[in-house]
Amino acid sequence: MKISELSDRSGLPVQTIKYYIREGLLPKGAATAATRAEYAEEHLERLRLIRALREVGDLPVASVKRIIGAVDDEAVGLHELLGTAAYTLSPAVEPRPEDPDWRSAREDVDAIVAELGWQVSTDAPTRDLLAQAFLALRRLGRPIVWTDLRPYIEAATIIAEHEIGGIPVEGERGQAVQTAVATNVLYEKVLLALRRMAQENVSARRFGDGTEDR
Amino acid sequence: MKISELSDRSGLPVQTIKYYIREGLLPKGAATAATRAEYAEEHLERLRLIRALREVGDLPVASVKRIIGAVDDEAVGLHELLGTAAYTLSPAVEPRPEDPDWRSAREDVDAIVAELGWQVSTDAPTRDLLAQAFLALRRLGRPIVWTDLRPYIEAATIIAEHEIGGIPVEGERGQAVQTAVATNVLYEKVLLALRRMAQENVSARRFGDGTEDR
DNA sequence: TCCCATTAGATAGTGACACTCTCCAATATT
DNA sequence: AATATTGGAGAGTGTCACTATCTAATGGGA
Repeated sequence: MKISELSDRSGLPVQTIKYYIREGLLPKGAATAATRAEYAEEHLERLRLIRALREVGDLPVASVKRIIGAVDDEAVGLHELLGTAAYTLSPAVEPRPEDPDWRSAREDVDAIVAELGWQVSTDAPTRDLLAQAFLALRRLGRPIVWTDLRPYIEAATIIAEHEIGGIPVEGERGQAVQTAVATNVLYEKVLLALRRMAQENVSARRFGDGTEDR
Repeated sequence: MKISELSDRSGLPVQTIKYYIREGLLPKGAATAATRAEYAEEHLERLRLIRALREVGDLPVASVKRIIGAVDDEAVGLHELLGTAAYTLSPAVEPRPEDPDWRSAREDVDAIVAELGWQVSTDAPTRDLLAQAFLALRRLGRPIVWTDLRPYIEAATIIAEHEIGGIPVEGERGQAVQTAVATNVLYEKVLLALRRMAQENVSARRFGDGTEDR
């Protein structure tokens, strides 16, 4: 199909498609002449993935590029792919080992991971992410305690078991891998939306007078 | 304290503090002369809140302002405050009722909420947020089903019960309200980090060979 | 008391980001 | 042959969150 057709079918401006090609998010079409190229169904599929990650996942273009690179790399297995995604998805938190407060928060994280017996890489950015949240909570006078943390750990475990368990071990790479990453990102948003809804629900029952519709 | 002292203690440049004052995130200091103002401990506290929401919560300045406005408004009760926060936190998703796919996704959301019997406002932005994710999943050929959704609902319920249950009903406003919102935002990040860690853990156990450290 | 650092307040500038626009030459279509 | 479309490249745009500069007015130490 022509680029204008790709544009129509994807709902994206031609300019944006060209931009994605320039940035390496989307492969070029097969050139049929100096000023003509043919786009396939895969291009449309890829655009859908890009838009899902951009609009719903709110990922920067650079992150989308990294993830797509891992998806396209046939040598990358599912486990590594999920790792790449997790690493890429974590907003870069630069650790500051010189700050004693930071170190303390990071040590709390490490202690918790050890306590749980979780197999999480020592240099996983998620550890820093968690440490950053711990540090902020402490600064606000709300240091974390086990009691507060337990429900989150429980919830995270429930979800992760289901998510990883749902990934087919056998079968071909490709479509499966592509959606594995996308669903990972998308279901994160599902979880957040559901948490907020559940909060509103519980809050309405506890504090509301039952009549308000906001 | 002087602004330079506030800057030192908060770790923020004087220019940034001035910027926050201009934007209405931080009240001015008490003017003692045309070119002098006195800042109190509250200013420092407020800066900590702003930084927590900005750096950890990754909220735009405008959102921080809205939340702070609700926190400062004595007339706003806890339930409404949480509502304001939830509304403000949801990235604006503009619904497109003319798009049949969108309508279908939104109807799925409404059906699920009704099925669960949750008290969630009809025009809550979380509904649109969820619909957006559903739509993207469908487009990627992965329409949501109850089986997939249940663990997330379960997890969201566990967390919300704990979170709302932990809010003191009695007691004075003020500090309590301020941290209620902050912890809501911060624990969202805690949850996300824990989910990723749990994923890495389960993935490592399932796919890893046990020797790898990444 | 004199002088230099500091401050409030306002305006302008910066760098990152994700597009979006404009052009040109080379086709394709009619 | 006339008109529209395309690939490719570079420049421009708007938003955001600061950051820099400037001016006039103190403040506080020598």
